[in-house]
Amino acid sequence: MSIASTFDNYVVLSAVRLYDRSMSQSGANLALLLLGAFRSLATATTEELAARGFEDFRPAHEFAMRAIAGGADNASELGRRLSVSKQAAAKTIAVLEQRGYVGRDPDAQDARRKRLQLTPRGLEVLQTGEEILDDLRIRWAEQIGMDRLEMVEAVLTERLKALPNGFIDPGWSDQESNA
Amino acid sequence: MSIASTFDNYVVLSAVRLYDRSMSQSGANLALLLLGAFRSLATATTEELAARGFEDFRPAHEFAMRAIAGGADNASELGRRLSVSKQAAAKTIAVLEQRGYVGRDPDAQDARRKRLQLTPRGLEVLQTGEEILDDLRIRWAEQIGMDRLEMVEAVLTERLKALPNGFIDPGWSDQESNA
DNA sequence: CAGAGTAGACAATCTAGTTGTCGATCGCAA
DNA sequence: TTGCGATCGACAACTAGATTGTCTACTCTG
Repeated sequence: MSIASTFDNYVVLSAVRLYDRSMSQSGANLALLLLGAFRSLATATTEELAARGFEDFRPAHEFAMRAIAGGADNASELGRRLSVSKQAAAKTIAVLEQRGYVGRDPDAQDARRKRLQLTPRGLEVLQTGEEILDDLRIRWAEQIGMDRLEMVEAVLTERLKALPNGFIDPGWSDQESNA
Repeated sequence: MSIASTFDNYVVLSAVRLYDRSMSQSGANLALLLLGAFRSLATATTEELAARGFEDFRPAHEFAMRAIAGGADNASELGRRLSVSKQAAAKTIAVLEQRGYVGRDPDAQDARRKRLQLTPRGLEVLQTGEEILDDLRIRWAEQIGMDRLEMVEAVLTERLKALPNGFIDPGWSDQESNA
């Protein structure tokens, strides 16, 4: 799922409120907690990025940029890594390019491709976003304790690793359903 | 933000892969883990509901139905509970009504309102969804241990409770700028 | 009883996705 | 060498789930 789109649209509901209603034992509550926690990070990061001058940078962009920085240097590959269609990836790239975060040059080796690379501003926003997220994590740790935070991370990592190859593996979306 | 829309669009990226790349200490990884975990629950639930005959029932609907069952008996109130605009809530209601999950009758006390109530089928889908989510939670517990799962829930609950606005701590960016 | 506020309808727009199609290009195999 | 299948990116039409703004009908309060 592309991380971006629905980022800001996710209903966080009031996980806390549900919890107080003695629903802590329910699977629904667990889902709400996870979503609320994620959203709190995503929203805070997006707002803080905006405050630091990156006005139009949305969570989806963050993930796309991260994938590009991680080596996805063309639209099709980006789509695969984000588990979205290459068309969706191309749209995201178009926005990022227009806003000055990535550049696109013809590929000398393969005339079909256009090679993506981060602009200086793209690098800057990525680093800033990382900083903000790291700060947020530290704030979590200050409140709940670093040991417990690390346990949460360990548990979630363990759990995600156990999922049938599909959720966490970027290649899970049927490779190029429409090539 | 409505829970629904972007549900299935969220890029899960590869939280695990990032973790393996020794990013476990990063805030970005934490966000990815939370999102991935949520999404695994949401997707599995939606798929299982579809398999049990509720084909067109999306995660957003689940949250809306839950809120309606919890007492949101008109569109404006539903919007407030879901933290979306009343227009968005009204659209969701229209879908739910059309698919037979909720009914709408004029309110005898207030002629502006239309009172929402769950249909038998609506109740059924809600109960089924709850069942599925509870099962998924039990499976988590089987894998990672109930004690650790409960700790994760406690930590997230604690963290979310600390967010005054629902999930955004207004103070955090101020402290940032001072630091 | 006037005015402020709320409920819901309607419309236009936005974002982030989807599928399907297409021409250009690449790469492999006969 | 050709020639066919797969891939890349572009374009178009569509969907879902949100947004803001405007409007009328109605309720509540002073």
